[in-house]
Amino acid sequence: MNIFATLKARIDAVLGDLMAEGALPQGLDLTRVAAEPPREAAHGDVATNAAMVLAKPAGKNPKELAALLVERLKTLPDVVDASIAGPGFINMKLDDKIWCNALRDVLALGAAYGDGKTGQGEAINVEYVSANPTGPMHVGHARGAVFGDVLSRLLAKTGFAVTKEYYINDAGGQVDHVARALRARYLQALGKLSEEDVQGMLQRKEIMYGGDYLIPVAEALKARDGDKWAGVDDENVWIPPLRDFTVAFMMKLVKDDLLALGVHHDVFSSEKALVEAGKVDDALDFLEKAGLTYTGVLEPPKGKTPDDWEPRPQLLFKATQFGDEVDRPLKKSNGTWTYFAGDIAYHKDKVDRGFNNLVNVWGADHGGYVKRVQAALAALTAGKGQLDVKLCQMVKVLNNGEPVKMSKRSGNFVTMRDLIDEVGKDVVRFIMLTRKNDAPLDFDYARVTEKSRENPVFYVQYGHARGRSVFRHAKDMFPTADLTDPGLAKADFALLKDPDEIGVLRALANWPRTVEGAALAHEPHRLAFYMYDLAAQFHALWNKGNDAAELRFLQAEDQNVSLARLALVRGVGLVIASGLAVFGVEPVEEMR
RNA sequence: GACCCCGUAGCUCAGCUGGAUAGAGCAUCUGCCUUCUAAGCAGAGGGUCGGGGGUUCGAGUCCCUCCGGGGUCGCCA
Repeated sequence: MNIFATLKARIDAVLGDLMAEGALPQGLDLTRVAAEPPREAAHGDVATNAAMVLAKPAGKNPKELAALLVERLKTLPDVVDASIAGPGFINMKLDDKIWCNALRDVLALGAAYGDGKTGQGEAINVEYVSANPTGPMHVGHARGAVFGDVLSRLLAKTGFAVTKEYYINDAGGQVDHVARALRARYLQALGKLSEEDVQGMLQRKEIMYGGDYLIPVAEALKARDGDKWAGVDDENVWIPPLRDFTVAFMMKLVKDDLLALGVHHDVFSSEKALVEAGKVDDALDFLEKAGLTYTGVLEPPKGKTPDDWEPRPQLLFKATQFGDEVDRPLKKSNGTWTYFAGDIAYHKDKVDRGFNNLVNVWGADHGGYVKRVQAALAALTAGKGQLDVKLCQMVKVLNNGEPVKMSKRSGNFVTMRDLIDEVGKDVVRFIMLTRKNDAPLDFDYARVTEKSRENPVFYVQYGHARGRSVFRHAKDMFPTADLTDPGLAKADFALLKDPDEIGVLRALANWPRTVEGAALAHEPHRLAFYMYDLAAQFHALWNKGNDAAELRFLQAEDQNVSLARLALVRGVGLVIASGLAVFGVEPVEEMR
């Protein structure tokens, strides 16, 4: 199905023959042999580096080896010519019908075109968002949410058994802080504090959260419990119930936001539940038995030494044995577990549930945390567990180049809701993937809704809509023709002769490779660039028809050519639609 | 001070895990545009891939080093 993969297999077979015949030494490692599209179309359809890669181990010079190979490659099915170029590349020209086969696949498989089996059903766990249940989600969360969600769909498309997971940090100090802020809003709801009082507490840092979003939570608490907590002064008494109340409320908020973005998780794991089930103790026992914990004193942090720093003995994990810079604390000075201890337990839990392949999507501000978690995972699985941490850089929200002001609801950030309300879910999802996760992203309301080539969402959607439009016209022009996908598959594709038509076919043939590469590299943004390029090629073909009427898709006098071209148009539409499906974006039928 | 990310055309960014003459869009310049779908099209100029070393048939890509920008740095999550 994937031309490059089948060709690679055939080249390997040829090399195998040569080894068997004694023309090449036995047991050569063929993993580095590649069959890929040449960068320059003029070089042919497929290039292989076999001669250069194998020259040294085979004890021959590249040109000599290439000369040996090229004669064999010429005889491969679908190869019409092969030649040696540059330092030893072998370029192959394929029968144009091979590209037509790609189109046939597209029409037969629809959205499933590009699905792969590389994952072989391996279980993989993708953890993303995992926002603290302390308030509404902001733009940064939106990026991580879309990234994780789309990476998951991509991995599933490539044959992995994906579990999408959210880790709820409902056990640490942050949720206590929210509980305190909620109490202030609650007292305000009861008329015992004024807005000024609350703002004053915020300024004096007595409470840490000041957004308006806590007001309805406080109202709800009042509606349920009346003034039950007004006279209770002991924090130990009122914090737990208020905390649980807020966390439940906030998780509802979070889930609503995620739903609005079209993001879905299979599993929500609770830190608090892990602690209460004793899993933190279990995990730490495990490390202790392995001799990987000890009580020690850390060096003071370099750079900006805190004023109140003093050396204290703490329970530490020997992270340095697994590539981290320093050993990491498991217990705070007051004897309670650190966040890291909980996270170790959480990752052990994932491993115990059968995942050896893990992906975590975090904000870039957590970069300093990567090594220690990878170290912990290595310790827990004796090196068998793989954890890839994808750090998403900042999103800057702009309107016409001007920074967008923060919403009052949140307090101090642009919320995910603001984004969705402003430009819609589909635009948010697509734009978040137009940069690799490593790179900062500018999200400009004006730019992303503009109808121009500069705006990738528009340009790709426009390509899809144009294709649909051609079909609306085709129905009128050829009322009796069978324009279904199976019907179009019967068209005579040999009538697609224009180099740009062949170019589009080639691009369609490249889709499965692109999907697989993006999935294995954990880089969904590659699909955005592919879709943009495919749309650009399609638009260019369309525009050629403006100048040369005989190149228009629909030729009233020639139904056979029209049907072949309609098949091509349909193929482009299907591949764009299947790319958008991975992105969770609805293809547009018609531009308005 | 350490660690992580980034540095590619005037600007914003790709570059398919080491391949051939480094690519798009915007901006600039030159033509075209009463159209099956319109929000444009075709072409041109523009590069020491931050600097310097190294690895090899071959480096924007890998290693070392320096420069510049961002992030993080015990008892936050």
